[in-house]
Amino acid sequence: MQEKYNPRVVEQEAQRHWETTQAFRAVEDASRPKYYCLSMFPYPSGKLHMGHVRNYTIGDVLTRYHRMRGRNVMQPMGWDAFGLPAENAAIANGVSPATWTYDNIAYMRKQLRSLGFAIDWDRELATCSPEYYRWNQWLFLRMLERGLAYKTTGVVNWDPVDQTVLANEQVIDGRGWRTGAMIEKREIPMYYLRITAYAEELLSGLDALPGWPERVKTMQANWIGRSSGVEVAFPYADGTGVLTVFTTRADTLMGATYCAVAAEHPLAARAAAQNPELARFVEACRHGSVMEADLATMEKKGMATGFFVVHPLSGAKLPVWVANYVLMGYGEGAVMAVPAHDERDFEFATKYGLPVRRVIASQTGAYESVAAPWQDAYADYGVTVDSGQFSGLDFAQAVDAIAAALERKQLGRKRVQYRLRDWGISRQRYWGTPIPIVHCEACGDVPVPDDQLPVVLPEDCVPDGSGNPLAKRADFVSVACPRCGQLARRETDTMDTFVDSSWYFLRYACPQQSQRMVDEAVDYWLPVDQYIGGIEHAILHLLYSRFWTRVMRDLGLVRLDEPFANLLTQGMVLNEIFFRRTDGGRIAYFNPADVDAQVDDKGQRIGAVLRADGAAVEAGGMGTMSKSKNNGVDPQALIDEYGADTARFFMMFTSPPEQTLAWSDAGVEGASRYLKKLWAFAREFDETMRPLLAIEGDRAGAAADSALAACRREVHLNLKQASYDLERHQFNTVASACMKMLNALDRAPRADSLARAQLVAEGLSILLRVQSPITPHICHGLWRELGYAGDILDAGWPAVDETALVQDEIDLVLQVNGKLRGNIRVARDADRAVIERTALGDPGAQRFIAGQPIKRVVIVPGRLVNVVV
RNA sequence: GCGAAAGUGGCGGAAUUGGUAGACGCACCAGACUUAGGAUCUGGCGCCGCAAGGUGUGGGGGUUCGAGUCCCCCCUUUCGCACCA
Repeated sequence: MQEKYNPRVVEQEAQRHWETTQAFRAVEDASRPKYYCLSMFPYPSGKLHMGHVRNYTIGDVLTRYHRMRGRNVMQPMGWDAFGLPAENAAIANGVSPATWTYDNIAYMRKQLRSLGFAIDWDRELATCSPEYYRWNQWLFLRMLERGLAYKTTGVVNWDPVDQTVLANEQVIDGRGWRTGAMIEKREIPMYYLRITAYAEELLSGLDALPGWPERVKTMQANWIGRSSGVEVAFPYADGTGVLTVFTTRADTLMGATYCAVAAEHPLAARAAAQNPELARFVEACRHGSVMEADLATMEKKGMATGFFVVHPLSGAKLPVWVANYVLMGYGEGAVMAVPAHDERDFEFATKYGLPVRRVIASQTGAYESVAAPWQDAYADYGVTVDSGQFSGLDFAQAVDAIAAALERKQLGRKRVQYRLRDWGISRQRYWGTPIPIVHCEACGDVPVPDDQLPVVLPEDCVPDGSGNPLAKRADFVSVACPRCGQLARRETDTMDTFVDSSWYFLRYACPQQSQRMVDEAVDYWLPVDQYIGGIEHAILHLLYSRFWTRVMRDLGLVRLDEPFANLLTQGMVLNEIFFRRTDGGRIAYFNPADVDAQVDDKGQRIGAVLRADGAAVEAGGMGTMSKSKNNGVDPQALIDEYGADTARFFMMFTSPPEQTLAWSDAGVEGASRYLKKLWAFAREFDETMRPLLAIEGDRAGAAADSALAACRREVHLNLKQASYDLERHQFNTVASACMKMLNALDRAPRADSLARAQLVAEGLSILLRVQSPITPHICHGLWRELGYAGDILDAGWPAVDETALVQDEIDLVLQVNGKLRGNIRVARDADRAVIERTALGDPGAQRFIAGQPIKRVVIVPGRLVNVVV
């Protein structure tokens, strides 16, 4: 056995062993319960970052733990390999996105392997391979056939200089990121997926996900945004049509004093045609900021259209205004305005002198006919007043009565409205799944027949930032129409990369399947038992995946509703931020690795200096590791210096998985120190105690010695705690339980007895197994070195020996009036009378009882005694 | 503004059902060994206090023999949504 712990040697040996034994190959086995553990697959950006290390370590701990528990585990890995950064890299470096991507994958795969994850690499997939994305195309065509995919126009950011469409993140302050040109909004044809058809199911399905964080479910529910209300038609006063609005407050209909439409509403356009001033206003609204956060604080502006509508119930003539606070994208793009009971309408009406009519009172009889002007809108629910035949009703009654009255006149009905929009998947980009459509002069938009799939993306393009590279490729664009054979033009848009990630977890069940999108293996492996990823995917990726799975279900491809049974959202990795303000008012950031902290003799931070010049820097607190703050730590440097096990141990020990993790060099040192200590202890056992085991001995030895029994109890207590904590995903205390076990074994009486050797042999076998999910390499190595039987992977999870936990005598906490006054030692089975007598006789207690009458003695068995005086 | 989560030593964080608050680790202090140590080992370490003791889980109240944990009010922070009709 090596004298010193050498992670490099230990880790290479373990990894080689796992590879030669194909230790992590997952094979369907109906006789065993399966455990499918999945961490969100990485985008191959170049190299791993700390977030990856944390993400995959969490998944690996769970995978290895459940394997030891006897589950048939599967942990796959793949690459979310399409996307914009590959094109940006191509523009910057002149290499093709394909080359860049495949190079990155090769490097990151090596990094992942060096971390020793129990991954079945036979199942690896990359979404940019035709074998994968052909099924994106295939399913898209199925959706098209069923009306779940459709084409309509959508608005995009257009860079007039580069003649290209930009993603939102490429638009900075309204200008193109490369050209600095003012971005225009353009309407172009795009394909959409009808996720709204599943809105209700995606919402109600959340109730069937007890293993998801409440926070994520709430975010999804808000995103879907179901609201039930009433659709109300306001006939035009000139009889040429109706203005339809949606309201959740139909009870306030009698208080409507005007209607307002969005600038993009057809009625606004119609009015603007005859009114140049209005046309200018509408145009100004269009050019205004589209940032939603800006909209919320924007001043309310509007202009009368000159149009009037008729109130559907009262018959009153109401003016129609164009207002910037009405969104075209929600409901009908038009609202009925009730200034008395809606804050936005109130603000608008007050500004433009529109009438306010109050029709809701807080409760029956409380309403007073207070004369205008009112100071505020009353937006709460209440009782209808001054509403003619609808007066005196509560909210539900009023909505029912008004909806019924509208329905009789055929001017309205109850309806459910969702905030969720259909999913636009067209991207005017090169590095993505080609949309399998051919545009033919004669036949129109023709789907590519299944037997011509996949539509292969040429991999040798090098985008230069202008236009769409695919459109410049005659060999890609020019194609015979599948229907009539005439020369036609292939669609050059590609799919949103969220399509790729919406079903990769299904494909892992059968990555080699070349005939079908998925096969029966899905029935075995799915749903994913544990999904792990960042909270940033709480909405889009997870919602799209739930939608896509249901579409596949309805096509008969899979038999499940929800793809992810349990979800763990890991916290972000933070590091300190240090900076200096330069003369120009700029801020220069310094990497924490180059900064020394200064502390006082209590260990409190009093300042920080840059090592290079010894001068002070300002501390900016903790923030997520990022390039802009210059506070990133490269995991590779960590692995190279300390090894994968130290990195893994630190990550698990420092914070519970869902919380943010604060990076700390000292913390890494601590983890490393512990592993060294473990190695040294094991070596000492190997050399001095293990030889004793060869001698036939009395197994009861450890139990007979009370100090050794206490030590053994400590080990089993910590085993119990660690098992409990693994089930609830609190890995930091699992790591600390391991440290406590080592401390306990280390403190066991030093006599070189057989009994002690037996105790340590058992203790180490438990410790190594408990710790092996976290630090698999060192545990594998020590397991072998110490001569335990077989592969630790197959050793099984240790069982708690309940008899080891039993004590003959127990310590009880002694309280007087609820305050700690000492401890008493009593027999395990002492009855109340004995405990009470012992407690009252305790000198520590007597000092505080001091002759006062005893009111009561509370005894909590096995825990404490509280004497109340 | 709405919604959710969280506030515990100098720091990361423990405390399973109300039952010894601060486990484990980091930092810090003292000591040992050492040519040296940023190695290793031993001890200490919430705050006030020489001590006895007091006090302490964001603040205030309550329930209880007993509250970090349960109830009410308030404050702060983080995250999400944000003119959604």
